[in-house]
Amino acid sequence: MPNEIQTVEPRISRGLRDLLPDQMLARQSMIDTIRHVYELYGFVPLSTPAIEFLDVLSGSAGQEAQQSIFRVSNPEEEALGLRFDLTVPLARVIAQYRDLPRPFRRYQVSPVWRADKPDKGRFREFTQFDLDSVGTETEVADTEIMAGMCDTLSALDVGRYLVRFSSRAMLNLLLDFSGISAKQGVDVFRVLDKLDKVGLDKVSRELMNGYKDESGDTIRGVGLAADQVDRIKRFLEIKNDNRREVVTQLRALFANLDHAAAQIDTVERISNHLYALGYDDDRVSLDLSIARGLAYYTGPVFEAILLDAPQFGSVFGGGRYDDLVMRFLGEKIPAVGASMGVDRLLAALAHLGRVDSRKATARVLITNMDKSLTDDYLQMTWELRRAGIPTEFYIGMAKRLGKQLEYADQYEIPLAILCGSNEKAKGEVTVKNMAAGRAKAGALNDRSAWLAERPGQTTISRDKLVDGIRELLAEIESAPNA
RNA sequence: GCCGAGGUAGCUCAGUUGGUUAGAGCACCAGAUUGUGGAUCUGGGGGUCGCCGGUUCGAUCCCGGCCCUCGGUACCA
Repeated sequence: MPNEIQTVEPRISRGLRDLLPDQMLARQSMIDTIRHVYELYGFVPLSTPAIEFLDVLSGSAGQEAQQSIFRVSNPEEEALGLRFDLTVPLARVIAQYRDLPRPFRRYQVSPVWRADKPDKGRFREFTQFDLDSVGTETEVADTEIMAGMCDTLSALDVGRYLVRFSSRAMLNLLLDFSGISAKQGVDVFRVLDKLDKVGLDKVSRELMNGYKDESGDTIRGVGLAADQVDRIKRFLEIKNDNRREVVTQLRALFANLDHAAAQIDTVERISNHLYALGYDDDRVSLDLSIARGLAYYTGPVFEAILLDAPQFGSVFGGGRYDDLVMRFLGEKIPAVGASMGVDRLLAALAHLGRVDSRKATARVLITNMDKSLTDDYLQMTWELRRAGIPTEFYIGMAKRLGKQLEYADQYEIPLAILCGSNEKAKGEVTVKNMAAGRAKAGALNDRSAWLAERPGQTTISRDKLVDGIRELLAEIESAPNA
């Protein structure tokens, strides 16, 4: 006998995972909700290959970014890699298809890959949902992206949330104000991005000489002088629930800087558009501590957090990146967009109990009680399907009815149809409400009594199959907890 | 990357002061029940005891190296 067969251990590489049907159903329903919002906004879908040329991917990224690109080989031995975000491929598409009408407003939901060390909630393959407007400088585009983030989070019923925004222009003014070079600025932004996590004290020490943390690790400092850090602190101290107030304080702080007024005007216009549309201070705040680590942002930057699940961090982030397409075209094409971490948001939704947890798509299982009645079963199955009721006919090997009902139970299919020679003779079918039986089963220890009761079982006329099933399903769906 | 803990069945873990045949619960399969699903009982399948080497008459156990996992920390375009 086949004891000697060489088997392969079923496994997947680290940082990757399977999404089983119940997870996929929850994810798809979330994505459908989001897609609905963006299509309402008039965004169009885009798909690009997982694999891109390495030079297409890596030009915009820093060197540590290049390390986390998954390399891919092909028979031609070209230098290829898996995309690590959806923004770079978008820039490539814009540069490659010159006749695409602009502004090009697209959404894309796709997996991306990063060869980082996996961690809790961090995978090497994960899905992003991006939306971007390419080819327009107007701050209405920025406004629209932020409003879209709000509407998405509202539609997902995540509870209270906050979209925080700032602008790279404000941070650049801060560099001028503090006498920091643009080169050092990149490090400064990276450190400021940690403000939420580690606090002002550690951030200011890291901006100066660095320190040793609890684990004995050395945090290298950026090397700023004390008065420079002082000026950064004055900037960060501008905190207010009211966006108008933040703008006023910004104007005061940067009163002596050239071009400051025009830059602040842009931020103010976005804020005012949002006020006008009803996106008030309770869910959109002008928060100057938002830096976003990403180097390619050039204007407004924004991110969203869930106030009822803050431990999940930023679930949605983005900004304006006017120079990204330039690498491909040599021509400046302004763009603004946001990217949502599908997995992170889904985890947060699960934490908040806001995901619908279904295991099956079928609402009805037709059991196979009598092989000679197969054609009747198929007839019923397609009758229900053609009426739009998701229906499954039991095609497994188990002959015992108990096994078939157990199958319905395992997949949480709410209704099972039983039709043997008895029912057929009477022109009826027996329908079991699986949840009703399940509720009774918990209380009963005596199997025979439970069997005799036949809980949740009703009879409907074969002629009225579709109507009868519709009625029962409507009952189940309106029940408080089915 | 750094610090710490760990790796025994599909999952969660027990165990062996080094000794013949390595266990439990859950899950899975079959039956009690050939037309009734989360209960109960009976039986069953499933293990390179992470990998390689060393010590030993003998190693899942002791020693060394490696790999991997988990917690903390750093990084994260």
